[in-house]
Amino acid sequence: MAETPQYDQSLTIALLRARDAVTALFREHVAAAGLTLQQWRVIRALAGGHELDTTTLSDRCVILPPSLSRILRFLATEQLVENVPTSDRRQRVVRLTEKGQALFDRTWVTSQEKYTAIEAAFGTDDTRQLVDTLNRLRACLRPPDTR
Amino acid sequence: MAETPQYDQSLTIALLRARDAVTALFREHVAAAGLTLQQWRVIRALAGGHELDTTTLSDRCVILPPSLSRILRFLATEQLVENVPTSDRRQRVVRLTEKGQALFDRTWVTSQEKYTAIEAAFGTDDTRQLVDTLNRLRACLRPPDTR
DNA sequence: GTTATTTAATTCACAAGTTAAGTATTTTTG
DNA sequence: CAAAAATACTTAACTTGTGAATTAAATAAC
Repeated sequence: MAETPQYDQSLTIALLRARDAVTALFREHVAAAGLTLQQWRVIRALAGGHELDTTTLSDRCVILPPSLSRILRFLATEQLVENVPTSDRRQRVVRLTEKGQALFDRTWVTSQEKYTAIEAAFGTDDTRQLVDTLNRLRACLRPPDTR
Repeated sequence: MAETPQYDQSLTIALLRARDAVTALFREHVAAAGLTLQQWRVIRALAGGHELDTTTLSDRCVILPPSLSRILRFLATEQLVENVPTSDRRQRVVRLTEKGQALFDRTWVTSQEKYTAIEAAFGTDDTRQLVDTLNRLRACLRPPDTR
């Protein structure tokens, strides 16, 4: 009868908990703007006039295509995003509407303040280094599917 | 019209991506055992004869109570876990059945091999240090609700 | 040029995340 | 001891995560 050692030392659990802890700081504020965190990530990626196709958005926001489809449907009904005509009609390219950009502008300030607060609490250098470490970990695990 | 700088340097995104990269390595293997990653975390927490109440399980597995309720319902119908009688009848305490422990024993070996492979690729010390850093980050962000 | 193949996105079905509300049991209070 | 408050879960409703199947359009192959 095997047993699980060192459950709290597990990398997967540590990643889960850290992510929960960080997102918790933004959730309430973003909800006050009427958005979920995922919807906010999409708005954020499009801010500043960026016009992006679904594939790019999916990658940048770390949201799988099926979820993104639903999120874009919602954001479109709220008139926060709109489609951009494309030559390749398989593609869907979207951008923020004026209303969407205005919502971003209103929300971004506080969001940035909260991010700055994290850096202050954890240390600017430590934060940057942690991001680098996380990206390096990801690069390490990539080989099998990148080929 | 504000724009979002350094999107790929965002801590939240880095945490998301890293978690995705790590869990991807386990997902297929766990699915082969007929489980989702969340169901596996519950099995794992109970392995070795541990009898745990819902609150403790929720905390250890980083699964919110409503999700855990559904997961336990599924695991119970599969006869992988069973309830343990308690004095406080509000509490629900569960344990693995023999079938559940057998499934764990079968699955754990390969799971551990994959974890070892990560440590080998990323470095044992780096892995341990990353886990420590993540836990430290979490501790930093705790104050507001711990009081 | 018409038929395959590939590509881009969406839809479907089910599991899990999230918040709020509900239920049952225990503890506290008067 | 009875009413109120607190505790431990569960249910409900909605959004997102996930893998497989589907649709539509562009490219490749014949």
